[in-house]
Amino acid sequence: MKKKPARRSSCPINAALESFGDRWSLLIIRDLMFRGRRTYKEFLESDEGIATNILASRLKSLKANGIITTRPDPEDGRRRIYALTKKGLDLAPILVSLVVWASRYERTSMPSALLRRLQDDPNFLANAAERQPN
Amino acid sequence: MKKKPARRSSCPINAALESFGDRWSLLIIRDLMFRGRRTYKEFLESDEGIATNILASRLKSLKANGIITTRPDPEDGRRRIYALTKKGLDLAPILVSLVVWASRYERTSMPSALLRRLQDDPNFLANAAERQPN
DNA sequence: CAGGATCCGTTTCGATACTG
DNA sequence: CAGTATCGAAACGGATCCTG
Repeated sequence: MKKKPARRSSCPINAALESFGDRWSLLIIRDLMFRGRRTYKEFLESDEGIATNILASRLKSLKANGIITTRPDPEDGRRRIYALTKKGLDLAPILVSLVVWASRYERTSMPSALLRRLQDDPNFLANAAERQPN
Repeated sequence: MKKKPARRSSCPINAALESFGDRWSLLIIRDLMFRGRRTYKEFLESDEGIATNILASRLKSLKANGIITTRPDPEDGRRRIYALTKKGLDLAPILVSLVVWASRYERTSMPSALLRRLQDDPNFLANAAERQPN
């Protein structure tokens, strides 16, 4: 009785859902990409209140999927620093699409000027996200 | 002991995740948007093999979130026809972003010529998706 | 103290049988 | 055909415990 592979579909959307198709992974990516958060503790402090075990499992999964990397903090050995890989940074257009859609249809607090920049200026994100290693 | 509403964050990504942030909703939207599927039965026939109860619950949720509509089939009273609303159709850029990302990093079967059209031709989708009511 | 593992009650998922 | 009921499996969420 194997795990039933069934999920193997060639649809690219499926491939993406396998990597971050749950409610927490995308929020972690957002924290890394837009909010400059980089450590376990900082992720825990996000408004949404992720549980410690869930956070650990998502970080592991994101790493296994090549979306983030991790390395020890040179200034504080017990701390680890998480960062987006190139593959992870390339998720930016998806995040932007999400934000643009949500801002059109849901009540959110994002100012429309910022939204326009996100849509119109392809370099805005690249500049906003400080350069990640790898 | 209330349910702890906690989830109320003003982050637009959260708003989007509330509407379709699970592994099935996006696939249903894909079926409606790109594959011309419109009935319960047709959704069930997708490769991924959604269970009937999950499909029903996701359709209900998508409707509650204003992403799809439903009406009886005029030609067959017991059948119902699902369609994307404007709000649902506006999710297209997100789907496209997902496809573009996945095709770059995951093995998928989507031909690159099609990908280029998806990226470069904003009207490609509008034409491909037959016009939905509402 | 930071990162993360373990335990455990609760919620959600998913496969199948069943109903209108 | 289009769902609902049932019930076991998996995931979640929170508290707590372990490790460096």
